[in-house]
Amino acid sequence: MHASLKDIANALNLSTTTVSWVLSGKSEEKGISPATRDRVKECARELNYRPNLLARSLHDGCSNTIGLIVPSIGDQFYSSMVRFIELEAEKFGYALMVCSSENDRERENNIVDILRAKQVDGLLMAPTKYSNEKIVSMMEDNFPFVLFDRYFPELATNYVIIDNEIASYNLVKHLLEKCYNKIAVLTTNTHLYTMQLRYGGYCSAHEDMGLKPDERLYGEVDPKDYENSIETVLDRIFRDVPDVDAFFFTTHVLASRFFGYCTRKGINLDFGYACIHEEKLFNILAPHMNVAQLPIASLGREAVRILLQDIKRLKIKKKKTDPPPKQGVILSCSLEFRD
Amino acid sequence: MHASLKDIANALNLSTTTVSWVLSGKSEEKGISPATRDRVKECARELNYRPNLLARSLHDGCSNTIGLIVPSIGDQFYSSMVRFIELEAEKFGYALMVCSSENDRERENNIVDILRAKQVDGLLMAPTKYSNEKIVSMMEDNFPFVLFDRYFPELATNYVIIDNEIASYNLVKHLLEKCYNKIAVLTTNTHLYTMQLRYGGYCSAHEDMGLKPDERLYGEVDPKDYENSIETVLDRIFRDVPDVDAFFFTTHVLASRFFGYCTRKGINLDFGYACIHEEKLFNILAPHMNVAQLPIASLGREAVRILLQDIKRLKIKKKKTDPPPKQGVILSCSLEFRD
DNA sequence: CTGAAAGCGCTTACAG
DNA sequence: CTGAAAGCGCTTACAG
Repeated sequence: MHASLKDIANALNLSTTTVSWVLSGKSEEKGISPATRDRVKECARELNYRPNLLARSLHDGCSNTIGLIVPSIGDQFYSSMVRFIELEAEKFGYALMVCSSENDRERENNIVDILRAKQVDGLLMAPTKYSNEKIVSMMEDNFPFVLFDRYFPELATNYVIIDNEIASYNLVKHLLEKCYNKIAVLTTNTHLYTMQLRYGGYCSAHEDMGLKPDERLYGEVDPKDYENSIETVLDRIFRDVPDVDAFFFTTHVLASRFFGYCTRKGINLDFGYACIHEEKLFNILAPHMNVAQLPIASLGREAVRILLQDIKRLKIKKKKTDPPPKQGVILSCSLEFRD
Repeated sequence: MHASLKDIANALNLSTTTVSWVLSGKSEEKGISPATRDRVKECARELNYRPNLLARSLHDGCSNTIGLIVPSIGDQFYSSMVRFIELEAEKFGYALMVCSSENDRERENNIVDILRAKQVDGLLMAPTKYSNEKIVSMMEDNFPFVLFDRYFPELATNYVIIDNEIASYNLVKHLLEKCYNKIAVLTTNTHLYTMQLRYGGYCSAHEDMGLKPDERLYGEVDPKDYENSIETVLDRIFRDVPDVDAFFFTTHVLASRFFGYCTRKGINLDFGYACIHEEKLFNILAPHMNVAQLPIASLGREAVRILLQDIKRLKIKKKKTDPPPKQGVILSCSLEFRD
C-alpha cells in the first residue's frame, strides 16, 4: 500500500540501486550526483516513503530486534527490568519484543519458538521453571541468549543474577545481631536455584552464629495459590512459634502478602524484617525493614551488553562452530539497614 | 544459518512449492501424496526446520504483530494493561512489540516510526502529550490504531477510555455526602483531556450540592518533578487550609506520593479519601479510601477487539479510500465505597 | 500429483 | 555516475 523503492525509481527513471543508495545515505560514497540525490530525496518525501524494515532484515539476516521474556510483566520488578532493558537496547539501535510467560512453561516454550521464528537476533529471559528443553535447544543452535534473575547452574549459558546467597546471608545475620532469634523465613518457587541460594543464605547466617534454624520457622508458599497458601503457612508459624520475632522474605511479593495477612488478622506489624527487594510503600508500612536493593538498572545493562556481544561474535565467525565463551555475571545488591 | 524450504526441497528433489504446501498443512487440499508428505515432514524434523516469519510477512503484507506504546512501563497500571493486551492479542495469533515512551514526546514519535517501519499491522497506544502529528499522520495514512486511557476529543480516532468524569463525580459526591466539605483535589498532567474530565467531575459534584470548590484546595503537581512538586503543593494546601478534611487523587501515583509526604512530615493519615485506581498496599495504609477500580482487563480486550476489526476491514477493502468508521468506547469504573 | 516462475521490498557485488 | 541482476525465504496463481 505504501511507496517502495521501486515506486521512486520508476517515477524518476532511475534504478532501485541508486535510490537505495541515496536513501541509505551512501550518496557520497557511491558517487551519486547531487542533482540525482536531491531528486530522489524530494520524491521520497512526496511519496511519503518509509523503508520496509522486514525486507531489509530478510536481506541482512538480522532484525535488530531482541526478544525479552519475563515470568510476569505485572510484577513491579520485571516491569522495571523491561524498562531498563528497553532503554539500554535502544542505545544500540535494537527494538524489543516483550512477552510475559505468566509463569507458564507451555507459554514460555511457545514464546521462544515464536520469537525465534520472527527472527529476533537474540533473547533475554528470566526463565520460569526447571531446566527447559528450549534453553538446551538454543544452546545447541548456538542462538544468542542471556538468562537473567534466574539461571541453571548445570547449564553453561550466559546469565546475569544478583548475589542471592550473600545478600540473604547479610540481611539475616544483621537480624541475628540485632538479637532477633526466632526469625521466620518465607519462600516460594523453591525449584528455582536462586531461591535455594536465598534460603541457603538464611541457613548459613544462623550456622555462623552457632545456631540451627528452627524448622517450624520455615514457610514455603505455593505460587499457584498465593492467597490461601500464605494464610495456611503463617497460621501455622504463629501457632507453632507464637514468639516469632522477625521475618525474612525471600521476595517482595511475600512481604506484601504478609502485610495483607497481618491486617486481616489484626496482627501488629511490630517485628524485625528483612526482604530481598522492596515495593513502593514498604518504607511507610514497615520503615525499619532491612532491604537488599536489586541493582535493576545494572542487571538490565549487563544483560544487554552480553547479549549484543554474543550476537556480534556470531555474525563475525559464522563458520566456526566452536561455541563462544559464556559469561556469568553476579551483581551485588546494596543492603539498606534501617532498624 | 538455518534450514530453509529450499534446503528441504533440494534434499528431497522436490520443488519448494510442494514443501511449502506440506509444511503449511495443505497436503490434503493440494493433493500431495502421503508418501511425499511424510518424507517432507521427516526431513523438516531432521533439519530442524523453522519457518522464517519475516519472509512470510513480507510476502503476505502482514506481520501478525501489533505495536503497543505506553507512557511508562514502570507504572503498575500500564504494565497490567500490557499483560491483558498481550493475553488478548495472543488469542488471535498476534504478537506484541511493546515500547515505553517514558512520557517523552520525541521518543514516542520515534517509536511510532520504528514500529511502522517494522511493519506492525496496527498500533495500540496511550499517547503522551497534546495532539500529536504522528497520530494525524496515521489517520491520513489510514493506518489502524486505537488510543487507550487517553485520547483527543478533537480527533476522530478509535479510543477506549474510562468514564473519567462520572467516576470522579461519584467519588467526590460520596465524600461530600459523608460531610467532608474541604476536599482537596490533586491532579497532574493537566494537558490531558482525561485529566480535565476528572477535575471536571470534582467540580460538578460540588456544584450539584450547591457548593463552589475552594481554589486553595486545588493542587497541580508537575509531572517532571513529582517529588519536589507535590511537597510544595501539599505544604501550601496544609498552610492555607489547615482544616482540609479529605483528598481526591486523580491518579494512584498522587495518592502514593501523598502517603510518602505525610509519613515524612509526621502527618496523621486520618482524612477522607477518594482515588482513581489504587495500588497494592493502599487497602492497608488507608482502608477507608474510596476507589474507582479501572476495568483494566476490559480496556485491554476492547482495545484489541477494535484494532483487529480495523485491521481486517483494511485488508478487505484496500481499494476503497473511505476511512472506516471510528469507534469510541467508554467503560465504566466500578466504585468501591469503603468509608 | 508436482513444478517453474513471479513477486513481496530491500541490498549489494559486479559491470560498464 | 548509474543499472541489471541475484538473492534473502517465503507463498501462490498458473501450467501440465
